Amino acid sequence: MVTVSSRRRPGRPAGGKQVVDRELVLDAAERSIRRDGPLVSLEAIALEAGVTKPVIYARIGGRTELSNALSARLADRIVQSVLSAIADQPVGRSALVLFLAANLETVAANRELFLYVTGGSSDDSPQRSLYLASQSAAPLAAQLSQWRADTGHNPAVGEAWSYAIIGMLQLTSLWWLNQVELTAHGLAEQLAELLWSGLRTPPIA
Amino acid sequence: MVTVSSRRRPGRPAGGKQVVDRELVLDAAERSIRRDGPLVSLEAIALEAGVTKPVIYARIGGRTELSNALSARLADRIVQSVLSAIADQPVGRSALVLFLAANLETVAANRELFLYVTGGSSDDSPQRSLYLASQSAAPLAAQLSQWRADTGHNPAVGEAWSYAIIGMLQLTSLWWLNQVELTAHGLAEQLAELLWSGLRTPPIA
DNA sequence: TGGGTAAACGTACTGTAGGTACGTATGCGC
DNA sequence: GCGCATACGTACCTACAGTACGTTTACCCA
Repeated sequence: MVTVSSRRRPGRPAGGKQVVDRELVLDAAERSIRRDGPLVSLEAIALEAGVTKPVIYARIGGRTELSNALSARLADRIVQSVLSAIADQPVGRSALVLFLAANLETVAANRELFLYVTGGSSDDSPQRSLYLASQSAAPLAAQLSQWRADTGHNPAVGEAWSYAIIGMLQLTSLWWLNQVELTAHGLAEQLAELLWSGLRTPPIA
Repeated sequence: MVTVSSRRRPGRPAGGKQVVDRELVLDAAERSIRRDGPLVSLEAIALEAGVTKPVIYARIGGRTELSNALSARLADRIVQSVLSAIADQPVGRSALVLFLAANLETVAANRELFLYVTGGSSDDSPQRSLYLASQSAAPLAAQLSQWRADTGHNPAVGEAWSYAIIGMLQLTSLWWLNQVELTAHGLAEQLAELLWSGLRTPPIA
């Protein structure tokens, strides 16, 4: 926790503009989390942003809101990464592998942020977990329902399945980040095997 | 937060026995969580147990340890419930449905505890989530690997798959508990469909 | 039977972090 | 150049995790 010596001088800044806007605060929060882990205090984040705590409250609005905002950021990165990975890919097993691998790689690239978001210290962590998940789950659910309908199956399972897949990714990511020696692609292959073919693989013999 | 008027008198109790042992503390913690939600303070739990905070530390050892102990309790209940549900069942889709339904029902029966454990306020929530998951995942992984080997497939996917399934259950439970109108069995059927047959269901036409 | 020791526990404290009331310095319009 | 709104820091309150220490009692041995 490095001490920043010079804060800005008080008073209204020139140009009618805030010195540190919402995005900069979130950037500072990410840097702090990367450096100090998921337990960073709001004060440390404020310090990193070069402002004081009340500014955090003015821009973001409390620890819960900060967590939500960071969740949204991470979810957005994941969705973007996934979308660009499966763009122009036909629906099928290889697209599924790309989807899973992109997910895992983005999580790995945002390791500390992911750990903060999935259960970092907050008030209503379950609600936030669900909130984060729903951001990724919603588009996925639409895709799944669409595909089910196209192939003549019941599309109603789409929502449950999307949460199922996100949950699967969330916990396997946590497990993977913490100990496992395995490439993102390797893990994606294993998960794709389960998701694509299911447990009902017949005996080979 | 009800105020308990009479604490026990100080001094060494008769019989060489502690007045409130570890299990009673955990019982009190569960009651407090059920009543006040996942944000209960240790002091409230101590009050509920009829003792004071240092006793909690003597029996359990801090908030992290408390969370671990409660995680272990919940995991144990789930495992027991699952085991008795699939006892004497042949491996197959219907056993899978029973497995999933037993899981969901136990979670619903321990709603507040589940919410506390999956992301309640603790220091290292990710590690604990993983710890909780591993308790359910370990036996499941053994089963999966065994089955894979028996059917002539690669058993190495067992561990990843077990975390995948637990993660799937964890997030779908959270989603289900929070809003969805669906019976445990109905959701179990939907999840079993995904897990058993996979996404690769061929077009019906 | 009585005194010493150890066990068990409550009291009272510290430190830290989230959240907030209030003061203060500055830019902008009239 | 004077008031007013704006932007922000200072200083505080509160709650809770965690802990040092004192006090009361049982047990044991002389």
